[in-house]
Amino acid sequence: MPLTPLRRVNLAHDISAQLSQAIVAGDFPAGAVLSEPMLAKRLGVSRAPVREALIELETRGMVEFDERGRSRVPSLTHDDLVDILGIRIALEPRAAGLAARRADPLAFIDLERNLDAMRAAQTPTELARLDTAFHSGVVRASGSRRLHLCWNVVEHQVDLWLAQMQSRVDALCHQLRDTTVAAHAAMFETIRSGDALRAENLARKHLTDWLDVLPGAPVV
Amino acid sequence: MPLTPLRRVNLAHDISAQLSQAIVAGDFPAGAVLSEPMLAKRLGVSRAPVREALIELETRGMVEFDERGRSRVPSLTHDDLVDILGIRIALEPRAAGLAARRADPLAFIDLERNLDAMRAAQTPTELARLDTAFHSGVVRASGSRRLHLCWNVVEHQVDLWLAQMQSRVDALCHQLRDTTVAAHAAMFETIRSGDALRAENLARKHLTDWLDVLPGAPVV
DNA sequence: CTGCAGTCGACTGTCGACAATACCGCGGTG
DNA sequence: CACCGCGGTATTGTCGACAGTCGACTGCAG
Repeated sequence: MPLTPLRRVNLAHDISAQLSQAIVAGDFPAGAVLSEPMLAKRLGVSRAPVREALIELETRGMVEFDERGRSRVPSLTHDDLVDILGIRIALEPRAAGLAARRADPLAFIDLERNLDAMRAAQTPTELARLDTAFHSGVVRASGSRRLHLCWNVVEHQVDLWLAQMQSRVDALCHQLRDTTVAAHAAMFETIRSGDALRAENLARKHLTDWLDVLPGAPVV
Repeated sequence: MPLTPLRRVNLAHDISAQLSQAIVAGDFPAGAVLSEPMLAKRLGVSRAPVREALIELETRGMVEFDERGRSRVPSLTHDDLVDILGIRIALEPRAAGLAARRADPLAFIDLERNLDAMRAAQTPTELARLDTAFHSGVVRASGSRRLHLCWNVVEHQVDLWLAQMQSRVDALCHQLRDTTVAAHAAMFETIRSGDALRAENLARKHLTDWLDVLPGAPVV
């Protein structure tokens, strides 16, 4: 056991994670104002760490500051979703390719475990969570710290979108469950085999497929 | 005059910008510890806004927090540079393509002005700044808020790298000045013409060219 | 009833203070 | 001479408080 010795506590970090979860859980719907005193009171802390958490979430695009400094949950439109997918299509193939080249066995464990969990998952929420987690795992497996910084932005946006479009996403997830699992499994195998080019293409295809499935307008 | 009245002040924002400039200017070399009391004292403010600025810079990868919470200027290696370029190659073609599709005249003004400034620029520092600014302008012209969030990460990393490799970059910039201006001009014209595919390819090529020029190891 | 001034409350931005903690150097001891 | 314990110092994380500002509500005049 590596005895990972005890990160000094940082409330802001915990708050950021918790707030992010709360938003995704629908606790704060799109457009909701996140006032610092309110959050501080609910969380039983002072305003300082709350402020810091909000700033962090803002750089991830999960809250927005208006001109007066109040933070709100942004409301996403269909265009926003297309925007997000466009960025994913730019970033994730790169991540998959890097992951294939790097071939870190430790990351493989995570990904494989995720696949198993996904095959066993029941609820759409669980499926959506695992889907994001898989893509997150691929980015982590790429070993690029900066790619991960960018991914943080995207991941939070995806979470936000999932939260705001829940009903539609639920239906889609259910419907696409097997397809998604198959696509992920293929990506995983390809990454493990070290075929970077194919991994890139699979990742790209997996994402562009979503464009077709999505309700609404033409994309890109 | 539209009478754009008056953003409520936010010291943290100013500090973030100023600190970022100071790091780029070499005021805080790689590995330097940025202690909050020291910064607060120098800036004549309290620690609170300094903390907030540091958090913002951390999410942009311009400072790192160690396990004890101290923030330092990260030191970049050749691998880091390759990593950054890889992300740029993923993101910027997308940005150029979007910019071509969107064709926002306002952004064109910025880009054209930048080109003129670059043709007139003298010092390598000026050239480097304008180069980053041009790419920044392309991302802004894409109109994608999230692409811009990701780009913020990259931009700060590029600035950091420029600061840390100054001597080599100076030589390169001088040497590549005409090539760069030509490449930018071509990109600009293509974006303005609305040819998205060609704009993407030009952006990709402009960046991959750097890979060949860079001193050191093979890339990708 | 409508419009306006004044007031109240809430919120943000900033500050100084305090506890906790880790580092550094010093002196004592085997 | 080497090693260990110890205090001083510096720094972080967190808190409560205050000023400035904005929006909403109320009450009054027309």
